[in-house]
Amino acid sequence: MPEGHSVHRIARQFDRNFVGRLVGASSPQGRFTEGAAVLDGREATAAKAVGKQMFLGFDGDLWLRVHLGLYGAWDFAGEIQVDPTIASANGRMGQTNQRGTDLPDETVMDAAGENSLTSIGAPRRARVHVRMSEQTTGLPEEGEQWPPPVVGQVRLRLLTESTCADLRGPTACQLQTPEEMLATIAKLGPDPLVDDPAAGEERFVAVVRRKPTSIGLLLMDQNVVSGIGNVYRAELLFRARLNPHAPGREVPEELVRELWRDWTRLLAIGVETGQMMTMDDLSPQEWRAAMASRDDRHWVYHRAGLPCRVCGTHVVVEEMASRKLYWCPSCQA
DNA sequence: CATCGATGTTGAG
DNA sequence: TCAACCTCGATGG
Repeated sequence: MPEGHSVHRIARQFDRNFVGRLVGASSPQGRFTEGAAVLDGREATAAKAVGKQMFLGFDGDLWLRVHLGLYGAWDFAGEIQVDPTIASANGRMGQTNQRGTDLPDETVMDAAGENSLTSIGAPRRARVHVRMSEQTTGLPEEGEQWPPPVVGQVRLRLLTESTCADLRGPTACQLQTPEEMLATIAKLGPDPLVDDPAAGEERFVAVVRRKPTSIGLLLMDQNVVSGIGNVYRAELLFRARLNPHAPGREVPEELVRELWRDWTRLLAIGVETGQMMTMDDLSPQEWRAAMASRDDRHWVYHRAGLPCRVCGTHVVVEEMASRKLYWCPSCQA
């Protein structure tokens, strides 16, 4: 589920559980054997997220660049300590989901196997998995294997004494020099969690306001703004009541600024909760009701043919640059 | 059990 | 503009 919020959460997990430790690296799948050999035995020194890209630093001025693409994923196992802000968010959100519904992208449980992260204090022994289908594996308890057995195609396994991270199906998994890493970042549009928000807003506004390209395409362009994907795009446009086909340079400046500020808002919520909460103005009761139905968690995303939650008009779906674009032709006229 | 589709990007043509 | 990349849950027979 990799839009920007997921990548920032993953970087936090690495920061907390790998940075400052010696890391063993391997490529069980065999498609990153050379790179893993270079990393093997080094100390992790930093974890950064910019948009949908994550950079993991190692001693010797070496960076691992990972882009999860459409279906990549990190699976964490072992004694994973959870970022307090994430833990508190999960505790507040609860774990009431069933199979097939959205979960926060990390499922967190304590050593007793219970969801008890309502406390915001000292980090506790916990386990983390990106996929809920693997909730049955867990801490290296007596009789359990360590390191965990490799399941399926694992491009890269990073292992400390007590933590394990498996990378599957990434679009990019590459070693970089510091210069290469900076060059990669330099090509990306602003990320509200990386760049100074005001400066990021100015960069975003300046670019959008001179492009003839549709705002629907600009929001998805990682060189214009970092981290927005197909879900956030549709939802941001709806929240702004903006026609996706409007050329960037014809969108009123104040509306462009509002788009950036709203992205800043949604990204922060997404990082905090692990969910793409785009109807954050709903009351708790409304939110629970919305969450109960798979197609009611967003304003328009994945709601083709269903009535708009605001005006009742049928939400339409169309192809834009070979991605599905959902919008309300009435609210976003 | 086979097929499809997905919160994405790259590069060939 | 579109296939390829490469993974897996959802869907249908």
